[in-house]
Amino acid sequence: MELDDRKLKILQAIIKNYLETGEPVGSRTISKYTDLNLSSATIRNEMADLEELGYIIQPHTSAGRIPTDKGYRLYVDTLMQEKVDEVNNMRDDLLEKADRMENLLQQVAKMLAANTNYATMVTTPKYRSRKIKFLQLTDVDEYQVLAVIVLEGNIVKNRMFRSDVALVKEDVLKLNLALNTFLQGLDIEEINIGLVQKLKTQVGAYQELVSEILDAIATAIQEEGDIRVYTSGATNILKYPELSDMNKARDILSTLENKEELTQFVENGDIKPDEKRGIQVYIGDENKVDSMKDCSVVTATYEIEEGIYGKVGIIGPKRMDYERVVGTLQNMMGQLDDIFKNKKP
Amino acid sequence: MELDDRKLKILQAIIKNYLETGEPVGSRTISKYTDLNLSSATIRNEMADLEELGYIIQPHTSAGRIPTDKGYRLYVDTLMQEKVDEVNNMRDDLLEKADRMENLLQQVAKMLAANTNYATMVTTPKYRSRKIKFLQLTDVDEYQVLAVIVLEGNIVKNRMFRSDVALVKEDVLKLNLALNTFLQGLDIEEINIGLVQKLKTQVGAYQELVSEILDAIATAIQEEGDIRVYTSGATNILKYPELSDMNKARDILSTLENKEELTQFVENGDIKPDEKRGIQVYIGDENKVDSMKDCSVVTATYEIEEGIYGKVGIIGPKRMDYERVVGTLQNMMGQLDDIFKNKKP
DNA sequence: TGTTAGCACTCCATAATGATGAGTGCTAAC
DNA sequence: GTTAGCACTCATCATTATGGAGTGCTAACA
Repeated sequence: MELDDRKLKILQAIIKNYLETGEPVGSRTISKYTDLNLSSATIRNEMADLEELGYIIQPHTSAGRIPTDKGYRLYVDTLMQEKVDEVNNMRDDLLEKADRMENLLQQVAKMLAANTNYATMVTTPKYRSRKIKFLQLTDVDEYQVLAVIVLEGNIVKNRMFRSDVALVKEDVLKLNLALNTFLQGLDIEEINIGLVQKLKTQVGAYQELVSEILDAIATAIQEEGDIRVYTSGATNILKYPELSDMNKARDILSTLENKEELTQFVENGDIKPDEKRGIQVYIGDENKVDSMKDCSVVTATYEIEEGIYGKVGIIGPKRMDYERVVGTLQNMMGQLDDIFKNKKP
Repeated sequence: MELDDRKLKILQAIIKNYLETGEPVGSRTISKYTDLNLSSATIRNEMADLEELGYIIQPHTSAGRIPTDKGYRLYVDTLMQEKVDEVNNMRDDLLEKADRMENLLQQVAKMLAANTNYATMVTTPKYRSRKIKFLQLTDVDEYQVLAVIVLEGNIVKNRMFRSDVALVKEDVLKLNLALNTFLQGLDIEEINIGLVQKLKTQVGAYQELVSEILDAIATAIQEEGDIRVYTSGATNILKYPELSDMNKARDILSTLENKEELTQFVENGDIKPDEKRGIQVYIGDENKVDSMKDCSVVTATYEIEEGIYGKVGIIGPKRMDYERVVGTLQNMMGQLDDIFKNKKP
């Protein structure tokens, strides 16, 4: 049996209707609301075929049909027409509140959640290597010193340290110089014990302080390598009855709260930010995260600079409005491109 | 009618039982599980009295009784015996992960949620005034400059700026000096237009940059004045059937997600961190936040240094295990005291 | 006077029953 | 190939019965 044009049209109609209502859709509905001019009986025959082909399924005998994962897949791959997103200038709103990367991303999550009525996630970009650009020690008072660590890509970290011995201004300057000569341009792996020893011989009374600082640098770099995830609109999940079942809801919400599992969507090797801005759709069982098996997740990839990517994700029921979501995401990716190209924040 | 000793004992028994089961409790249960040696009939008479006094209520005729808000209130005020918290050394776990304030507080929220099975919130401390201790400009490359702003209390903020004109190293140093002489020790209100103009006359070509920096300082101080709220264990709410009703759950969870309303618990004037470490209990309608009218919230106050407070809160059903929660909170406040006194992080 | 046993009564929860209606598959006719 | 018609299935909803938990009241008892 083949998927002829008519079958496709019927399938499309079924899915579209189901996306709207969430109820199984029957033959009479299709017969009335399409321009095919076919009786419900004919539609029934076609629907039987579509069921045999695995695109739709009956939740029980004598109920209408609902799409299977395979049906949804066909739909997002070939059948749907993307909607152009009407919310087109989010950019200004975005910039207004977002003075820093962290806030920007949180804001992106929030706006997407508000616009789509689904749950959203945004990951921080994943860097490949983190080298030390420079660091700077400043004495804050007699016993405290502030270390500002600047990593390649202008990531800035700061730590406050307390010294057991009183600090001498000139010594801090010297220490600063020594640390910079030794560490500038180094990656974390390159800071080995030999180097540390060598450095320590040069710093006299401040050995303790130096180890603390080195530790801090290590964790700072480490920390920046970690991907953080911001979420928003988690409670939107409860708007969809098929997910509001106590157990499902709890699972999904706690995944969103704990975030660790969400990074799985980033780790997916197949980033291709070229075509369609790297938008990918994971339907039901296609999700690797267990709690999401009843959801669909749409992810998009944003690029901060050459080779440095982060992901944006929308999490909703399988019957989510794919067209709108994809449109909104494409739009948002455009806005982000603008922002990062102009490097305003 | 008076609340005699026997009535108190019965009330206590009713509440205790209800805290455990969440089911209305009947006269026979009390008759069996207390050492009062009274028949169910006698208990019934007493219960009728207690109902008349407003401490308990019947959800419907011929059901057992459940405590009213007034009943709970009496219970937490006089009847309960605090449990000593068995989880007594959280301190080490806490320090391990918490290299910075932000992480520490997040971690506190997490641990409390794990220990209590309720939702938790932790607010950042509220400072009264924020003065500039010093700031430091560093040229990162030809067009970019990093400003590190250190506020009183060693709050460190950093911003990156881009200049339109190429930067000269000596100019940056001069700028640094000028900014510091003008701004050191100033509060945000003290940075007025007159001062800004005066400053601008001194900086030659960098007027643009200076306004940007001043803006950044203003928002940085502002930002630090804002109270942020960390939450954890929001999904624990769904473990309690009386809160799992779709609408209630959505309301509570979105309050937890959006956080704004939660700061109301901080704004409460009556902070008295002395007795009992400032633990306060808000039962049902005593909560100002609408979505929490079916919950109880227990808050505690931690003190970072003289006069600088933050709050920790536990949010659960009205039948929460008050004894345990209060115990756990007291313990946690102790741990935090330790940490802040020793100023490790 | 306080306590208790006994009994009628109330009301929730649960299961069983039946009616309704949406939707199907199949067959026969167009 | 398409359609009308019909018997059939099954979820949903309202209705009804049944059991049990718990009460309030009364009368008897210590």
